[in-house]
Amino acid sequence: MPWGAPLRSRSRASGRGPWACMVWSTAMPELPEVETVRRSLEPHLVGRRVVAVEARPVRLREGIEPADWRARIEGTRFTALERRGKYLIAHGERAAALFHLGMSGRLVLARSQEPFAPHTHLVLRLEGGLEVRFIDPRRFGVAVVLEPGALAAHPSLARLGPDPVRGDAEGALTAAARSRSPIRSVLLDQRVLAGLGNIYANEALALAGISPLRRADAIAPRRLAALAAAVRQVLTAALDAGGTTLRDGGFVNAAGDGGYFAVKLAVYGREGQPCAGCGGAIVRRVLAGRSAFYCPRCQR
DNA sequence: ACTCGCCTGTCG
DNA sequence: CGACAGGCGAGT
Repeated sequence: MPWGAPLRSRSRASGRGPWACMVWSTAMPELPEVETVRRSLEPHLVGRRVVAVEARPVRLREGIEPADWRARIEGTRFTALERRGKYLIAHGERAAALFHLGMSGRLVLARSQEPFAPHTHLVLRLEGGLEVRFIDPRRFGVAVVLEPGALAAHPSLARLGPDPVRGDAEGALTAAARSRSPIRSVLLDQRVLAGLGNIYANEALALAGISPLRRADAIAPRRLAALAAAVRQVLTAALDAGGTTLRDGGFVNAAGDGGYFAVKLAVYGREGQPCAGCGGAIVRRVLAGRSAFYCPRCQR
């Protein structure tokens, strides 16, 4: 298959809409969204053998080598689906599949007769008629197959900090708070805590009443503890809601019966809107190339 | 500790 | 059309 050739559905794609029997997708996958995907896929993936692989040799952040996927994933049985930060690892008997959804990635469970969404780069057909599809329009994602022993040495995984929900968020933040960087940069550093993106970093700072611009080393230990608690709180709330939805349908299933609710965001994307605390306008400022949203009155 | 590059879809 | 969205690695 030539570079860039799209994967063709057995029946032609119908564009947008509820083309898959079960779809889990999100606009900006951070920890809660990735964990929701993990929980959704796990019962269908674990214990099942891959009977066929279709892979498109597309350039991702870490790309798809079709021959690799076929040689090492075809025929293997998945034994576990694990999340580390924003990464998903499908452990197999002989190989492991490592995924990162980047900005626009989705892992979708579909029946094999259903048409492919645009930008479908990888299809793992499972025993029982379902298949896992990796879709990533902007190709910031990762879909790579590794030897099980190579997981520990994978640079992106090896550097990940603790899980902010299950691990010691306060300890990690305290250790990282010697930095002179703005605190939001510390929160986004996956070596400090694994799983926060720009949305939840901003939301946690709003909840803790700390400005995203504040230097990390200028935050009192007590407020750092409050920030750690806020991080856990926003992530847990998002997990309970099934992840954040921004523009598109977010988490949708074909029946359209939802079951998921968009997380209410206090500051992210709300420039100019009134702060729930003081009524003042929420401000957007570009910090290290990314938007920071905050209330200048409530967040110091 | 910053900027850039990678990508495409959406919006003004 | 340009601006923007941003995770993350590389470069400076």
